[in-house]
Amino acid sequence: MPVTIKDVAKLANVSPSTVSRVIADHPKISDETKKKVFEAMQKLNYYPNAIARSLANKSTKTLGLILPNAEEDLFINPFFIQAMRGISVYAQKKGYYIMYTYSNNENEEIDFIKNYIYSKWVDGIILLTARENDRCIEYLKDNEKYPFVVVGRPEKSDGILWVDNNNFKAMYDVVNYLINKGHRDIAFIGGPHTLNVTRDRLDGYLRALKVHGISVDEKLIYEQVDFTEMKGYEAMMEILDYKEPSAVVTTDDLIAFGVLKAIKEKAANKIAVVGFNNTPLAEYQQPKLTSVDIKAEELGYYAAKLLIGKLENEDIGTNHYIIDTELIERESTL
Amino acid sequence: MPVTIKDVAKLANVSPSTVSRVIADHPKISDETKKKVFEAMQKLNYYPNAIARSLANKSTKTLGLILPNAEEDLFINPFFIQAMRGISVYAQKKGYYIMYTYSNNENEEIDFIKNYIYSKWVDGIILLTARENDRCIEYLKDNEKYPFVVVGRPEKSDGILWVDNNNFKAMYDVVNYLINKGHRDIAFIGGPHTLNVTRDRLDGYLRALKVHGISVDEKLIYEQVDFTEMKGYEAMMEILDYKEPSAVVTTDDLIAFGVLKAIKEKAANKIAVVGFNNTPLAEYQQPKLTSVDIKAEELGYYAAKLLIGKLENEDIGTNHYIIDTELIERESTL
DNA sequence: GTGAAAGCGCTAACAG
DNA sequence: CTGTTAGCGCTTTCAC
Repeated sequence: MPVTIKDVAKLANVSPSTVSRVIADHPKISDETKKKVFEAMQKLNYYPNAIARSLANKSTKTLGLILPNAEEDLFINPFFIQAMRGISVYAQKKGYYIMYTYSNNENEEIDFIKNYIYSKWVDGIILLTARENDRCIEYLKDNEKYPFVVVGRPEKSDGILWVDNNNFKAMYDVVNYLINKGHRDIAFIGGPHTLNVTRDRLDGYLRALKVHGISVDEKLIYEQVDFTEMKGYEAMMEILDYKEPSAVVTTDDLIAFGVLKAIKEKAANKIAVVGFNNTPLAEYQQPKLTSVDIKAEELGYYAAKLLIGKLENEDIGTNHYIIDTELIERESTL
Repeated sequence: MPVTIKDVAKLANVSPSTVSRVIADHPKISDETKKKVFEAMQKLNYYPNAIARSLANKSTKTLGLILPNAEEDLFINPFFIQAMRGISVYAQKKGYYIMYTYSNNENEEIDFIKNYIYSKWVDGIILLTARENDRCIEYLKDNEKYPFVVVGRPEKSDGILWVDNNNFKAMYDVVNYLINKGHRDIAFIGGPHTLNVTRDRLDGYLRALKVHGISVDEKLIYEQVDFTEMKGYEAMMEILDYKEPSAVVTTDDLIAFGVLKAIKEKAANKIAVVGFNNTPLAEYQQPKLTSVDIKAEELGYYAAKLLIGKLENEDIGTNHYIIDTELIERESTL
């Protein structure tokens, strides 16, 4: 028999609503009664029933997370667990709870989203992956007009909350860094062109070359269909058949691993390589791989901040946050 | 204005209680009314309000997960994300939701547990780490008598639900495998002796030697305070100062990485090395590291199964599951 | 088989 | 500032 607000009210000699107001930290309540109530709560070891509050408030203070199941690098790339931690840190700070669910595909994701929304479990949703033409985003935006935030800038970002790195700048800086080290023949190997991140990073690459007056060699640019070691390897092998660049930038560590492998097999000279995401594996490559840390935990943290801000009607004055990346220099660019 | 059970009732020309019974799949309800109700639900696009159900049922069909924040290898070792996926898979199957929270230390963990329990958010709790003398386990067992399950066998396991690998057997098999390959001087480097897993694995090691009539050399046995590359390196360096074993077994990949490093620096002959946990990094070592896959996803899956079984009063007839490990052979033992 | 009514524990007008 | 009252949406006795 758990203790309820009524028990507290009785002991403190006030009405249930007064207790309720104390819980909610309502402004106009005398310090005296506040104290009385707190004492009663203490004595009875009272905890508010969150479910009952949620029902009355029509708000659960809970965020729903949708995790992709299919991602190849779910386990290799600690992105998700890091982002989840960042989300948790901010949510805790604001007294929010988090639910998560894995989905196997886009359809399932939509089902889960529907379920979260219609069953009233969550107040808002965090999407941890921005696919191209993401049906979930579309669904949430158009059909439901439900509060949500996307990690990764969506194609059409107007009216949508999102957080992302500045992928243009991140790659621009990388290439700039290489150029300053004297590199001129710099190859680019990225993921599918359909992804925002690939395009942004490619643009950063192109811009850096342009700024330094280095002409672009299309044969040094590859956009693969997957972020896999194999694809990186294949692209690099083709590049090496054409010519030996002095440096290679990639949009994912896995691609970079493949590049390193190809270089070991085939290249005569030392070629600088830069990865992306700074996965734990980067440090274990030979040579240790220089990589761009995308700060997944911060991405999660600010995603939660954006969403909770919206839920609480704070006027944050922005619909997105840009998280700075950090280049982690290792042997592969020395 | 969301659609409620009343709206459905009105449209179907029945009472709310009838609709409720249909939702709960109550036995004595005529097929005819059932159909009527379903149609009405369809037409109105009705979804039951989970919060209201939870309040009335005094059950949320939600499991609470406590994740440690401090674990060094939280990001390197995909254990947690894999276990979380396993939990999610089973929970989804049974219509359960999952909440998670990160804690920074044992005290915080207890606070979070209390919060989950008292606020009535969750029906049961999953602990993803079994520390020695775990206060959370104690608390849950003694103070709360709350349904929970532990991943990792607790010290006193009576009356507690848990899942774990058979660590004794896993290590026994590893050592046996090495002996069958002709190894005789086999070193053991483990984590702290206070942990169940270390002791179990050590026992497996000792037993295998004994069965084959190989005498134990205490100087080849190390139990380090941490599962870190550094500790593995240090232990291996000391071992090599003493003598060159022909093989080394460890209780964690990170330790094994340190061992490989020490061997590279110092050993004259090839020494076989086996890791534990089969982290993604294992495949990227030089040589590629043979390691024991502990099947984290299955651990999570069965943890959820055990807990949900208890919540639904199914008599599973056991308070634990033992998950088989799998030796992943790679270059380091060839 | 089905309906009426009370209640799960809390909140929020509305009064005072 | 505080109490009264009527819900939030669903479940569940208890009748019929």
